[in-house]
Amino acid sequence: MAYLERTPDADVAYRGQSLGTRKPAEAQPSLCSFGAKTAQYRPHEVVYYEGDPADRIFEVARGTIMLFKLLPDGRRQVVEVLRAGDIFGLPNGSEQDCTAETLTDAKVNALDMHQVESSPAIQRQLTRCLVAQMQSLHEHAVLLGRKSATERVASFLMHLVPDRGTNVCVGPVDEANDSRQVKLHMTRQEIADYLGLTIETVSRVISDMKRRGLINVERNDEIRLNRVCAVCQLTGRH
Amino acid sequence: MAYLERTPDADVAYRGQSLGTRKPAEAQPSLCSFGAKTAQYRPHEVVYYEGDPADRIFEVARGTIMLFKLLPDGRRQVVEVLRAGDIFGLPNGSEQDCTAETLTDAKVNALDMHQVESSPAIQRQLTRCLVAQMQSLHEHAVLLGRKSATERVASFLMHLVPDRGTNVCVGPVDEANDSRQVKLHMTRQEIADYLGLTIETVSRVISDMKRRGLINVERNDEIRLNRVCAVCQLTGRH
DNA sequence: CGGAAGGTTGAGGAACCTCAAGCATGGTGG
DNA sequence: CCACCATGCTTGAGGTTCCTCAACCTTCCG
Repeated sequence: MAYLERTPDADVAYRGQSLGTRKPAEAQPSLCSFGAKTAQYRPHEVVYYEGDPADRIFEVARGTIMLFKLLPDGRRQVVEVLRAGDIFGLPNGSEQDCTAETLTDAKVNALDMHQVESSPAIQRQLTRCLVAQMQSLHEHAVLLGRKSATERVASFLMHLVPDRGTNVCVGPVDEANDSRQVKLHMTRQEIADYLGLTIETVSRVISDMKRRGLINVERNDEIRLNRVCAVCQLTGRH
Repeated sequence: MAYLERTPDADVAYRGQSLGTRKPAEAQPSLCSFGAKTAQYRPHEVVYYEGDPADRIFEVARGTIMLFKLLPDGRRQVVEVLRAGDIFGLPNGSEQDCTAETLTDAKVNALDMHQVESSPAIQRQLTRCLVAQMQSLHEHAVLLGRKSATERVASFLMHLVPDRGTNVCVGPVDEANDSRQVKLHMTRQEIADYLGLTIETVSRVISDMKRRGLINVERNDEIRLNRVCAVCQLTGRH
């Protein structure tokens, strides 16, 4: 389990690789400045389980964290993938509705709920975060409900490209070299559970994109998009 | 378009038929008490379109409203179905990410965003609503990503039964008569777009449940669950 | 070198979609 | 009052996509 420490610092400030439609946050105040406790985690550690008491809110200070839900027969759905600046573990007064697990090394700030309620500044920041994450969930619902396997994987990859995962297609930044490498931070199984597919389907789609020259698989969790714009064309938003 | 009026009243107070995992709200203050403007709508009127400027928040005072997103080729995903007490139209500073359309006659309270920011009381209520709706979205992601057609329709029906749509199965309220009628307020097409299916699949699943004696279709948008518990068994949560 | 973990590939099948036709209900006008 | 139409729903046949199961490959590490 992770250890707790009290620190005033924050790696949060800039959210460069935003997963979802969110804009990079402009120098938000971290929860740390409000007296949050900080905890460090290794990859694939559980921050809390579904059903645990929900009395604090958490903020990702560094690293990547996923929230998932399980069905009794073992089917899993990863419902959110969170990065620095994102909020999670929201109390509805009772229990956590998801399990939170780290994907990478991570640093997490935790704050008591009554502290949140008493500070309008935290409240405002919290609202901003929630609204942004809500929009990500909306877009993910479209992906899960209406997109093909190829479109899902393409959308997933595009969300890993800073400023290119949004609805608006900005076109290639540099006409000559529209290539870009991204780090997945997730296994094929985790990606499959995030995209509502099986591990085999994810693997097949990636192999297919590789065969078509759209991407190169540098390492298992590192992919080069040879022409970002071409991948963007496959997301279903065109 | 709907007409605007200024009223101090609220039908909001009690959220009996909660769609999603939310608990019925205990006598929440309505936005009306904070000077919100109220608008009335007929069924299938658009409150705002995706892309409209987002500078106010809305609260469902009465009726049912859906939020949906469209892909360029016309595929549609209904991402939320909202009932009295729910909040929508959340500004991330720029544009609406969904289209909001009424399913029934509806009354909507609208409040300027800067009013919200200046009132801690509204902020707290807003947070509560957002957290509850977020959990609904999480559960819906599981439905869209991991459930079969039958499980989706069964889950949808169960959410229309007050206090039986949650994760916890409370069992039959009355052993002898575990029957219950629900009003859908949605066409087959809207249900299909909500559940990530086609209209034909929704129709087939309903016909199948009818054939198995689980439900009776009293009218197109009114269904009797003959044994609520039996339908609950089909949701995938058992 | 051997094992473990993660990933890929293939064959076959199930679930859901597509396309097309037909049915039920409600409203309108002759 | 009934023919007519529009809308929404149902049903069937056939096809596609994705899943399941199984085998095999790759990388890493002791």
